[in-house]
Amino acid sequence: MTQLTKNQDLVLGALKRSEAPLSAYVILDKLRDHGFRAPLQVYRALEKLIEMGLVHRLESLNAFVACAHSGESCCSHHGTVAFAICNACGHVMEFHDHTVEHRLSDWARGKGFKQEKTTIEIRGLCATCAAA
Amino acid sequence: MTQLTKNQDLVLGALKRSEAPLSAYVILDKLRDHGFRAPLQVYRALEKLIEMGLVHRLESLNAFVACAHSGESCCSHHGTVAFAICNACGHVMEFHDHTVEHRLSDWARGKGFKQEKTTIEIRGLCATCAAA
DNA sequence: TTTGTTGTGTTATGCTATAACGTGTGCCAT
DNA sequence: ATGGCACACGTTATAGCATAACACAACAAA
Ligand SMILES: [Zn+2]
Ligand SMILES: [Zn+2]
Ligand SMILES: [Zn+2]
Ligand SMILES: [Zn+2]
Repeated sequence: MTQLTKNQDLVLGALKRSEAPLSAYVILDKLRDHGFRAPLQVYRALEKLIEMGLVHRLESLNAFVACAHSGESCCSHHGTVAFAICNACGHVMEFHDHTVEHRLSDWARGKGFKQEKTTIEIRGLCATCAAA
Repeated sequence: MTQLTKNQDLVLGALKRSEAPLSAYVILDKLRDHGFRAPLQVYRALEKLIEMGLVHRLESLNAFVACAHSGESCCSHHGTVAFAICNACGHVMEFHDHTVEHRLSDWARGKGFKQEKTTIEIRGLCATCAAA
């Protein structure tokens, strides 16, 4: 794992401090005091952080979260990961399901489809918000 | 199934004629000759078509496809559906996997998460493009 | 020193989506 | 019939997300 640059560190910090996913523009606003002036500064940092697996992009939200892959997973590291996203409070749960992952890659293999990246996002209400 | 309005029919027609998913703005351009002038005309039609299950939104693409649910599915109609999207030619395969669907809803139930909509999208290369 | 790579900053632009307001039409209860 | 309502439609403006293009600085390898 290579060292983070200053901008990458700032962006990752902002995501880690947040309870909910952040859009690139929200990150930009949070970092204006640290010298950020343009969206590209954020997007460039995000691009690298995602490559490193430290951040995930939530496609259904156009937003980003710090990886919550607590290291206690069954597999050594990120294969396909899934997210449950609360529409009410914004809270995100990241999880891995071996069965789902294999089932999808079996389907792909069967079709000759060369899998590059898989998105799994469940939108709904978390237990807390569903109760309320 | 209620009758489609003129705009809904035009939008659905554009999607059906297309090999690849279309963004709302591409649809708009295709329909200018039919009197479309503003994005909202497209978005409003898409909203209804998606409600009716005739169109799907591809979250990782910010684009839309006509439903390819050929009626020959195991379940009577749409539960959770998955897509394989070719990054090279844009071709989309829509499919349903019972095991994946149940596995995810079991996870949700276990967490008390109330599932509303689930997105599953595999990006990669279709067999044709992978061979080339 | 030269060269290539990587991170950075800035400006401008393009793409995606919705807010707010107004119009017209069909339908139904009064 | 007439008022009221629901709904599709149309228009303008604006908000939100993402990248192109260019320039510069730091640093390491050749
Ligand atoms: Zn992760
Ligand atoms: Zn919640
Ligand atoms: Zn479908
Ligand atoms: Zn292809």
